[in-house]
Amino acid sequence: MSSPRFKFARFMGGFVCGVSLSTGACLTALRLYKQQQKPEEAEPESTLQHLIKLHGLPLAGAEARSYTNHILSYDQSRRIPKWVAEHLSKEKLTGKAERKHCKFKPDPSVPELFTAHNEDYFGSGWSRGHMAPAADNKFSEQSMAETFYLSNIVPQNYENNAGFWNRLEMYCRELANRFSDVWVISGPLTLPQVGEDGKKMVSYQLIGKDDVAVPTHLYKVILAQKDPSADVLALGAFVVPNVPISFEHHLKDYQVSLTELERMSGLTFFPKLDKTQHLRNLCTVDSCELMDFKRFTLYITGRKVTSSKTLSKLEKVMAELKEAEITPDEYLIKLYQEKKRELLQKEMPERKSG
DNA sequence: CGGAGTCGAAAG
DNA sequence: CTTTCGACTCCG
Repeated sequence: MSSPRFKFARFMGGFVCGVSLSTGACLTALRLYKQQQKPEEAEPESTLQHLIKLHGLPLAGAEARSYTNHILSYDQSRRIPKWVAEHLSKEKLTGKAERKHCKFKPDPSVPELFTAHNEDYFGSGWSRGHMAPAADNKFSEQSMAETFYLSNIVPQNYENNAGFWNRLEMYCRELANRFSDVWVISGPLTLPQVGEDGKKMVSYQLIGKDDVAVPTHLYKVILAQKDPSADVLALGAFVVPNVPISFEHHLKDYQVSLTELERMSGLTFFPKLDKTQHLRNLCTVDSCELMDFKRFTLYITGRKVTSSKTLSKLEKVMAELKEAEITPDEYLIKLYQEKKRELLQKEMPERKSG
């Protein structure tokens, strides 16, 4: 066997001439070099093996990273995830983990050179949008905190994030109550646009010092199983533009076939799943209806009532609801009355409750 | 003085 | 639920 030093010299000879064939000096060197070698040792495979063994092949860092309740593949070039997978169930959606104990921060498992930072998003005009949502992790402070790693975040239009996408995430949680198991894969897309000259071009903004890529679209793949023994699965794939989306639009407007999404994303989803059998369209098995304006506003108002810190704030929140000409439902009235009792007690402790 | 961290208000 | 932002604190 040859010494390590000799192996290195042989490797360099093959590599340098491989990339600069046009120089006469190199060709001469190659000729001299080949005369010294036995034929089988001059095989290209041999030098490639040395590239691998001595210096290694390029790494993309796209291998799956596992967290308590989500798995993702990270795009080190764009500083956003490629895909984020999670499992939803009724049990995981019940618990008392709160986002107020969580902070957006760089993922400690992502090399500093490739990570995004909060400063990239500040003042950028784009909000930090979760792929695996925080609210899917009510059962665990730990898993919720991990969804705030910037490896799970993409620059998202604020209204889209707080509106349509938020309602889509709520729909997934509703599914977890109608199905025993729901698997969701979410991620960003940078789709081509056709210019006035008819040419297809890919164009997307980069934000912050770290050049974080702003996706043109977001996708979500939902796979749902009625009960653990059921062999029929429901699947839906959706591609949503990263812009404000009004209540006029329905989720079905953004449904695509899984094949279309796979072609757009370059990903194969659920590769071990037999897509030819026992696979139903989610939007025929279930409604694929997001909350309408009234239901959504009632829900949001409920959250605001619960988090009100003063009586004046509480009344203001309820006045806004009336302004929108929405009458509180039974549940909201209950929340309101409970909160009002609590704040009366706090703000006027000298009075007796009644 | 300036960065870092916490808190609460505001808004869809 | 989803966020951003400003005010405030603490501290070297």
